Amino acid sequence: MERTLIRELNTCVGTQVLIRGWVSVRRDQGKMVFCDVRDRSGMVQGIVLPISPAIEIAKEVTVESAVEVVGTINKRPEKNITADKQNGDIELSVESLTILNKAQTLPFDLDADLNLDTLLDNRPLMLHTERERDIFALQATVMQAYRNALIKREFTEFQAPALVGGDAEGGAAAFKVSYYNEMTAFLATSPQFYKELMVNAFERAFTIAKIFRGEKHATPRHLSELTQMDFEMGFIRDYHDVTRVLEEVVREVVVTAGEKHGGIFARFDTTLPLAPDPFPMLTLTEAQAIIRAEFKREIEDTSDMSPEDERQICEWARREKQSDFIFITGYPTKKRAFYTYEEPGKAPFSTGFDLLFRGLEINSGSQRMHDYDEMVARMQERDLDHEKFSFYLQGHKYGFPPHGGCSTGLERFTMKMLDLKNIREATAFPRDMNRIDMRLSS
RNA sequence: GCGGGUGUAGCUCAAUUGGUUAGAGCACUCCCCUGUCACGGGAGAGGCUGCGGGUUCGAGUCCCGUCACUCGCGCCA
Repeated sequence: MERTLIRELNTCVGTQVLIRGWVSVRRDQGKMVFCDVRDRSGMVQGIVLPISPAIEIAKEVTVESAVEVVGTINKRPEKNITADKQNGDIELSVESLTILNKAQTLPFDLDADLNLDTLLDNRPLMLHTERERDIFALQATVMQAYRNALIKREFTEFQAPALVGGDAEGGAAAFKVSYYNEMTAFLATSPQFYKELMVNAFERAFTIAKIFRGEKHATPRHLSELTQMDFEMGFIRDYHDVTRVLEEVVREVVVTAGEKHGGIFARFDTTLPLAPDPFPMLTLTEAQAIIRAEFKREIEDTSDMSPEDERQICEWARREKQSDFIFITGYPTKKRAFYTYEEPGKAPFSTGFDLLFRGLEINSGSQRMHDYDEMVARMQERDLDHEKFSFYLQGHKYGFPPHGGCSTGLERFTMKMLDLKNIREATAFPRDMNRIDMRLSS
């Protein structure tokens, strides 16, 4: 007998079907047993009557066990129809119940309000819940929509290496790895250089890459291992060519998420993000002037946005511009990565920009330096030995067009889409200072 | 790395100015229940109060140390 998916059952009234799934709830009435079964497509109520051959098994099956059920689909008696549930007008009269894998007693109710630490310690079990499925189904859609939006614009996807010989951004945040012949390698903190180099092949390139940052911070928005959606494009006129593409891509992601997962947002007590055309864009100076005026407070650091600045300017953008997204530009060059191009005639300001989403920086980008001599001079200013970057500098030597790009943190994006309070909720198996699944080993 | 908060049953939380046998809901075990849908009703079991030290007649409660979690800052996606 062929398996029927639960979402198809409403077309099967009066016929015998076979389904496979997990037991979501069991309600033992003494003689008869109700048993909700769930598969990837939905949920249905099973009823096991005292005369059913399956009654003994129905009495012993546990919640979250994997089962195979054979039974007949019946219309429910009028008084037992529940309009607010999927398949609320039908039920499966169980004739045979096979336990494929009996679940042990759960350590807690799956619908309980858990502390984050407990949730993460029990992630393999928690993935049984609708909430977890919602989060990671949405995350899959974000990735897919991002990818599709770039492919449509003739970007070519490539794979960046995760093992690198040096720490790209020059910070102290890279994890060391022992390599062959006593060499030291690092886990990549960014695909940046490789992405730029691919511009010389494809003009437009992107990668969805795992990156690793060994900074010992414990915050709700940092991970030691994260996923970066990075694109880079050549022959740009200025960095606005980059922000324009990013904005379009983000808008397409939001629209796709709304089409595919419209119901999710209410379950997370939020709404589909407001992504108007165009996104508001302010310079750092303008943004901080607004914060001073609107929130009546002084700004300590005028060379960068503090987390409080980010939250408040986003609050303002939502209220005044009906947007959950806002670009901030005009950061001083000295605050940005060494390859950031300075805005012509506007020193000390750079072409760097950040995209903020619901109070958090989710994307950072800029136009990059493409001229060899200028790049070498910049490295000298920053006490970097350009000899050590000769592989990267082949791009500057051999035809880098004016180019720029940016990178979006997938987990941060997912987190803010659903208004989650901690980025680790938006990461299936997060890595942080103390969490690296030691319990996978014996 | 710095600063704040928290740590009590499997889970989520109570416990008066330090006071007698540390409680509840859910989960668990047993009993009852043919229309439930977070089913319901009855009974029961379950604790080195994170760990180590100190003050006190007496510590879940106060002090010191330590570990973990969590939030804020620095930094960043």
